[in-house]
Amino acid sequence: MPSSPVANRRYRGSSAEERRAQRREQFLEAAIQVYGEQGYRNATVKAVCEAAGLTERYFYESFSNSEELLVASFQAVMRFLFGELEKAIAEASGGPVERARAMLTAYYEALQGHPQSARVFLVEISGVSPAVDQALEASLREFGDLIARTLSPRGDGSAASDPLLRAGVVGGVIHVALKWIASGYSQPIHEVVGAAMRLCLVLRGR
Amino acid sequence: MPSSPVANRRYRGSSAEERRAQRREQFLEAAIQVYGEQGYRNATVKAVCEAAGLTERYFYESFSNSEELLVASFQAVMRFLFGELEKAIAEASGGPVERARAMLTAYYEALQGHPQSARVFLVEISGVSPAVDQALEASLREFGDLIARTLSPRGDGSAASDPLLRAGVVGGVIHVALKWIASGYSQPIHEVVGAAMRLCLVLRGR
DNA sequence: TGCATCTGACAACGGTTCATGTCAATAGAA
DNA sequence: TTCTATTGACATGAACCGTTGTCAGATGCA
Repeated sequence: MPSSPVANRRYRGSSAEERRAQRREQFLEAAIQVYGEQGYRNATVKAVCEAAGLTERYFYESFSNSEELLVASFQAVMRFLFGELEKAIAEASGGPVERARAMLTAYYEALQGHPQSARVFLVEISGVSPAVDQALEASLREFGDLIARTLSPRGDGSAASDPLLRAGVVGGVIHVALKWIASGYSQPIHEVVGAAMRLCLVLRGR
Repeated sequence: MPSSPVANRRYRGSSAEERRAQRREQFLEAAIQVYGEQGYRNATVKAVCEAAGLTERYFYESFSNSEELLVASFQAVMRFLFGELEKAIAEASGGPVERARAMLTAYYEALQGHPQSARVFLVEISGVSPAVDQALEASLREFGDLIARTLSPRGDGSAASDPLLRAGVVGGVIHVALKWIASGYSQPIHEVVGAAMRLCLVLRGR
């Protein structure tokens, strides 16, 4: 029984796990870029690997299949996006309406920076698979809850407990974004936020 | 030069063009059904042909490729849907609000009858191809115009000329439907219409 | 330096789908 | 009845993609 040679040795300054994690990140970034450029259904594993500067062998080291990468990159995008929203809310001064306005401004600014990603991750991925749909629905619900919570005077979700109406408001906010993007950002962002606010304020009516 | 034998002869009581048109209709119906059951991206040409009771040879007689069938069936669905809406508006009594309510009721009733088709043709087809996206955007705009026109006192589109807001309202109405469908129609339809109405009435505000 | 590990380029396999082609059987006209 | 247009079942070819496998060369350790 020979003393096993050094497995898991460092390579280019990183441990095996660090390298693995690094490659996974490369795939996530590449996926977001490639999906944005070509759409998910036209994006191939090979294209993602090329964009990541890695080969298929490493792809299947980090993801068991193509769909798993889609879900992972979707969740990464949403984590980033919600982080921006929470930050904007926390930094905003004023009442619920002003905080909601700050949140929407952050939302549309984030989308402005990544127009193609917006399309892909907001609508195109719908129907790819049950797992993807589930992730999408969860993030839509989370967005709706965030809007309702922000608009509630006491910060709970008391504004508009009707989930149907919340879903409608979220859909409205998203379609405002899609229309804006499709028009080539022809309106100034404060007008976009204004239109979205009018939709969101429905949650306080009645 | 022989006198050419009878080309374009009748067959089972129909002329060549009638048979062709009939087969095309069969494909459209089959496509709507199959897309609804499996989603467009999982639906194969073969499956559509089987559902239509025809073979691939006739598929390529009526459509030059799979995407062309998608666009054609999408437009057939939308033509039917808008027809229902116009009918409901025309038959409704009362002012703009009552007519809008009648229209939305017709909308959700139509979707209730075809839940899978609704998903496919409202969101899933997004991003399939530029031509499909264009058809989808056109129908969204048409829907927004119809809502705005119905809600305008004089029947013109004077209510909310902001296209951004119109797009938002349409997105809201659609997402209300998607949420409703996903919940298994757990709310009575008048509540669904009520939620959608609150969104639509944003067009009259300000 | 010698050797095992790690990496990257690429081949190969299996499966699927679109699109076209073949051909015998059927229906209609003369 | 006989011949031809039409139909339907099926075969075929080409292309693409996901996934796994191969292998030489680069890198780090002793």
